[in-house]
Amino acid sequence: GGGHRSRSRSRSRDRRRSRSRGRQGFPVRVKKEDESSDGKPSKVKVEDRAPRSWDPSKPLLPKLAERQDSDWAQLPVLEYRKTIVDMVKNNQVIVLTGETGSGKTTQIPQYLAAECGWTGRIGVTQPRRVAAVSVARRVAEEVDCECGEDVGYAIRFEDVTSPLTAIKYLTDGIMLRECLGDRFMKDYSVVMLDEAHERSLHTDVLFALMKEVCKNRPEFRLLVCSATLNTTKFSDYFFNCPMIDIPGRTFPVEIQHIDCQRYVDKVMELVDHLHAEQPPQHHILVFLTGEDEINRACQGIHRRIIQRQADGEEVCAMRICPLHASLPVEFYQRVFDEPPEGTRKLVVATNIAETSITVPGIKFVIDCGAVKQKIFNAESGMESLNIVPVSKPAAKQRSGRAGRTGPGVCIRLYSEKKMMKEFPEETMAEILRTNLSSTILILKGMEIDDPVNFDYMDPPDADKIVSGLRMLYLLGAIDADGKMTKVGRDMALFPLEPSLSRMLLASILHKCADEMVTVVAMLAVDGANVFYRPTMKEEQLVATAARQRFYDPEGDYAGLLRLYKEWEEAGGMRRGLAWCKTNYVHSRAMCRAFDVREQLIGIMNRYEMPVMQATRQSLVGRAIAESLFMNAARRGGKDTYETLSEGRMVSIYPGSLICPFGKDDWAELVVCLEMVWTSTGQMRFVCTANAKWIMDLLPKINTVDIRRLCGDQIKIKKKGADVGSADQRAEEAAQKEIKKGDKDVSDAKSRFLERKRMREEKLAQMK
DNA sequence: GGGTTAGGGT
Repeated sequence: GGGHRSRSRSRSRDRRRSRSRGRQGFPVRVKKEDESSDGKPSKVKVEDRAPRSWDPSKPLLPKLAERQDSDWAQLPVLEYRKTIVDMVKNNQVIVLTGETGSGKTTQIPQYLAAECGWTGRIGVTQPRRVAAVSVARRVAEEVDCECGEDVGYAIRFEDVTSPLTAIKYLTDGIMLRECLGDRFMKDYSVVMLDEAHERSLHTDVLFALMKEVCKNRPEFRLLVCSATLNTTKFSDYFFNCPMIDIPGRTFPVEIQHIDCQRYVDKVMELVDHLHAEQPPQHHILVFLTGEDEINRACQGIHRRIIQRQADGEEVCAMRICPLHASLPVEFYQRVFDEPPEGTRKLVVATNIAETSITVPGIKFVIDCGAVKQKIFNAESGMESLNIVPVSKPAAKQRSGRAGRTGPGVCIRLYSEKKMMKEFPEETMAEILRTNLSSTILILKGMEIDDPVNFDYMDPPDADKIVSGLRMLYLLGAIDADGKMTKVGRDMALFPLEPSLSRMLLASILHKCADEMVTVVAMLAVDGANVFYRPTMKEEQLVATAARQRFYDPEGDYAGLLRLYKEWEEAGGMRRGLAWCKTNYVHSRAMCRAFDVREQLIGIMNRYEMPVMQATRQSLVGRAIAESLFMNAARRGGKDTYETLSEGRMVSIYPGSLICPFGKDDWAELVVCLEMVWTSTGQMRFVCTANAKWIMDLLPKINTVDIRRLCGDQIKIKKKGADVGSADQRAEEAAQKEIKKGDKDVSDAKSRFLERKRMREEKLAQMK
C-alpha cells in the first residue's frame, strides 16, 4: 500500500554555492536544514532577518567610491553618470531609455552603489534567467568580488546572494514572488525594472506594485529601463517622472525593403544569391516564425547549394543552423561557434534570436516581419497561436542584430509602406493576451481583491478578467463573492498555474500526491511536448514508434508517469541522456521536470502536506477529473468530443498519449487541462473520466454569478447561461457508459494489451 | 486519413 515518503532532503545536487564564508568574512548564504529545497525563506524568516550593517551615510559599496573616471567601464552611459545619480537622488521614479550597448544594465547599479547610502539592496529585474545570471557574473567581475557577495543573482532553483549583497539581479518572476512575501519590498532601497519595453507579464504586474511601494515609502527609488522611445506613456504612468535617453553603441545597418508574398521562398532565393556573391565570413541570420518554416527554408537552401555544386560552380561551404527553442541543446553550440575558414554560417531562427540568443559575426539579417503570438480568447476559453506582423521596435531590434560586430545589412521582406501602415507601434503587452487566472490569484494572495480596478499600465479587457475569475471560482480558489478561500491560499503557495496547483491539492486528499507531483512537474515544463520530433521522414517513424510505448487509454497522465519512471530507472539526471536519445525525449525537459518536482515536494513538506504513493493509479485520474471538471467533454463522433459546459465540438490534440482500448472504444467522458484553437478546438492533456466522479461537481458551472465574483465592480452582458445543459449532457454520457458494460471494456482492454505487446516487439526488431 | 505551438517565467 501507499506510505508517506519523506523526501525533504533527497535532493542530492545543491546548485547553490557551498562555501560557508565569503571573501570579506561575511557568511555566504547556504541552504539551511529547515529550509525547503525551493531555496527561498518563508515569509516569517524575511521579517526575522538580522538588520543590515549598511550605514546610510556611506555608499553602499565604498570601494567603488574610490574609482576614477578611467577605472569605470568605457561605455556610452559613463558620460551620464553624474546626471543619472543626481536624478535618482532627486526623483523617486525615473524612466531611462538606452539602446543595446549603452551599458545601462551593468553600469547604473554600480554608479548608485558607489555614491548612494541606503539600508537596502539595489534590485535589478530581468525577463530571462540567462540574462540575470550572465549580467550578475560580469558585474561581480567588474566590482572584483565573487558572485554572491557584493553582487549576486536569484533565479528559480538558484539563490546566489548573501545578506550583504548590495546589487542583486533577479528574474521578474522571482521579484513578483518576493513581493508576495513583502508588498513593501523592505529588502530593497532601489528597484530597476529592466527591459520594460518587452512588457512581460511579470514586469507589467510589478509596474503597479512598485507604484504602490513608492506611495508607501518616500525614500524608495524606482528606475524603469526600456530600449524604445515611447517614453511619454511610461512617464505619464509613473507620476509624470523625468526621462533620460542614453545613446547606444552599434554599427550602422543599411536597410533594404523587398515586398514579397511568399517569404520562405524569397528567403531561399536571397540566401542562395548572397552565398554565391558574398565572402564566406559574412554570416547570415534569418528570422522566420516557426519550426516548420525554418525546416523548409533550411532544406530548400541546402538543395540549392547541392545544385550549384552539381552544376560545377565553385561555391564555398555553408554551415546551416536552424535555431528554435525546441531543439536539443547541442544544436545551440553550433550557432555560437565560428565555422572553419572559408565556411559561411547561416542561422535560421525564430524570435529567440531577437532577444535571448545573440549570434556573433552577423553581417546580413533577413527579416520576414512576422512573429507567432499567443492570444487567449476569453469567449471560447481557448488560446491560439497566430502569425502577426512584428512591432516597429521589434523590427528595429532584428535589424540591429546585423550591426553588433561591424556595419551590416538588413533585408526586410516587406515594403516600407506596409511597415508604416500595418506594423504596431509597440509590442502588445503580454497581460493583454494571456489567461489571467494565475495573475489574479497572485493579486488576491497580496490582498489585492479587485482585479478590475488594479492599476494596469494597459488594462486587459473585462472579459479576460472575468474569465480568470470564473476559472478561479470553478477551481475553488475563490468563493462566489470573489474572496480567496483556504484552497486558494494553498494554491498560491505553488509556483504553478492554478489548475496544476488544484490537481496537486486534490491528489493530497486522494492519497496519490507522489504520482501527481510527477505529472504536474512534467506539465509545468510543457509536458505535452517532451517528445522530440526529428526533421527527417524516416526518422519520424522511429520516433513515433518509440512514443507509442507510452500510449495509454487512461490518459496522458498515465503515459507521462511511465515515461518519468522509466527515465529515472535509466539513470535520470545523471545518466538518463542515452535513454532520452533512443526514446526521442528532450533531456532538458526531463531534467527540468526533476527540478520542479523536487521544488514542489519541498513546498509540500514545509506545509506538512502528505506525499503518499497511490494504492491504485485510477486515484490519480480521479483527482485530475475532479480538478478539471469544468473542461469535461463527452464523446461526439468517432474521436470527436463535445464540451459539457457549452456544447462545443473539440478533438484530442494529435500529440496526446491517450488512445482507445480498441478502434471504437474511445472514452465516453474525458477532461482536459486546456483547450487550444488551431484548425479546430483541441484538448491538450486529456484524462479519461468516470461520470460518477464529477456528476456532483458539474452543476457548479451553471452557478457562476459574474457580478458577485467581481464584487459588483463591473458591468457584464450576461452570457446566455444554458442552465441545466451541462448536467444533462453529463447524464447522457453516464448512461452510455453504463450501457457499454463492464464485459465490453475488459475485452477491449485485453485487445489493447495485445496490440501494445505487438508494438513493443516491432520496436525491438527496429533496434 | 491526417491532424503537431513563438518566446519567456515562479
